[in-house]
Amino acid sequence: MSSTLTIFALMDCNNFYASCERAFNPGLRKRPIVVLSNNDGCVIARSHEAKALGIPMGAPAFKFQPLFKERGVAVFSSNFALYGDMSRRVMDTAARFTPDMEIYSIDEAFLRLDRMHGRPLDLARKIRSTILQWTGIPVSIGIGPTKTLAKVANREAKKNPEHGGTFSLVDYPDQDRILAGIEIEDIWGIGRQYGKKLRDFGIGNALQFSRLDKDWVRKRMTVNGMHTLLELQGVLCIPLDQTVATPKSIVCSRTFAKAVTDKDKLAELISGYAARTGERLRGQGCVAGQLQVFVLTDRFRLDKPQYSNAATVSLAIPSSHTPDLIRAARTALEQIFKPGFEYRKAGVMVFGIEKEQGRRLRLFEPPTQERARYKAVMEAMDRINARWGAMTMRVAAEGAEKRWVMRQAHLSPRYTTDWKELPRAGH
DNA sequence: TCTGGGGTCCTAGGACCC
DNA sequence: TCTGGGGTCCTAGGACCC
Repeated sequence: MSSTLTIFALMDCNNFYASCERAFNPGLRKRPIVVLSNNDGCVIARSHEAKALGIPMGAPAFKFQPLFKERGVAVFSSNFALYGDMSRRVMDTAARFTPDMEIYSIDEAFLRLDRMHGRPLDLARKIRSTILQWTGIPVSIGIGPTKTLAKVANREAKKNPEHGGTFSLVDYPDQDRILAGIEIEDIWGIGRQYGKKLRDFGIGNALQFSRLDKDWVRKRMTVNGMHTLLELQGVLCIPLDQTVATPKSIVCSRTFAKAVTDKDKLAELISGYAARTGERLRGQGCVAGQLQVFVLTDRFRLDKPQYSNAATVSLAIPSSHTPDLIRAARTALEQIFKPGFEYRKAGVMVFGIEKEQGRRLRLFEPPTQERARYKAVMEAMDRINARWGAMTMRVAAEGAEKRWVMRQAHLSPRYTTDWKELPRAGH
């Protein structure tokens, strides 16, 4: 008999970005695949076969170029339009099985199964096979009485293929054995730093951690660490969160393919990032109160002069209007730009975000009519960009050059989001 | 030549106030 | 002039996640 009140499932997509590329290209089955970051800089996703070749996560692409060639690794630039769309399909499919779902990241969701009919493990198997059939994306599902234990179960499901992609810790006879097989830094909520610290105390796996004293853990790892501990003991501390919160901050930043020294060029790039944050704010129906600009030189080139700085400006009125954001960004850049440095990365961050609807009006706001006209212009721009591809329409300050700072040598087509690039059936 | 991008939360300590 | 207690707000830094 189990006294479990809650049953969580953690569903995540196996090697998600690599699986997305493979889903539209059956010729890639069994072939090693890697997906590269912006600028094709480093490896951010690997198929099972690529992992087996010893290609680590975050590996600089240039170092592994020879191996890619020698072993016939299929290399892709990241294609977030495709991954975002595939994510939505996977989540929509999962959502058919339970109303209690929290989308946790682009490739992960927590589901509560205790209000559903049938054995949780049977349900998980059904979810898994349906997603595979409908989207072509393989997922793994772990089941446990808390989110943290569902994560543990998910790891077990992945580790041993004989589980067939699903595993349940609920009513499992030997939970200790499973916990003992989880390295300390593989526990959800324990990263490299705490992992090292705990190992210094002789705590090397989840079973040992789960037996620690609650106050001892709290003192050294804050209340979060204590929650992780309790959750491993089966005590629910981290509930399913289905609220759609407005984000606290939105960032758009890039590392450049080649260094930028020119202030005007930098201002153009920054303006583009400000415009992107504006689009995302409007997509959320939000406005931001403050905007920060940051610039950095190449942190790997210690032989060159280093400089990094950030400046924050308050917007006169919380806004999502691109020209407002660009103006603020240019003001902030003025405050921190220093000539003579080779800039390698820059970004724009907005915060003080609130819903536009129901926002408390400030003194000295421009007349509603004028605001409405601004808004109409932005909406038209967003519609055009949604239809014809991002960046089709831009404000002049963003510059005319086409994404010259981005290197994307291995981009796959936008199969699902652009009708011109739909895969052809048959030949 | 070549090393990503985008988030959240917690705590300690200082400033300031009564 | 010095001392004490208690509270709030803000920021920087550090940890984590995908």
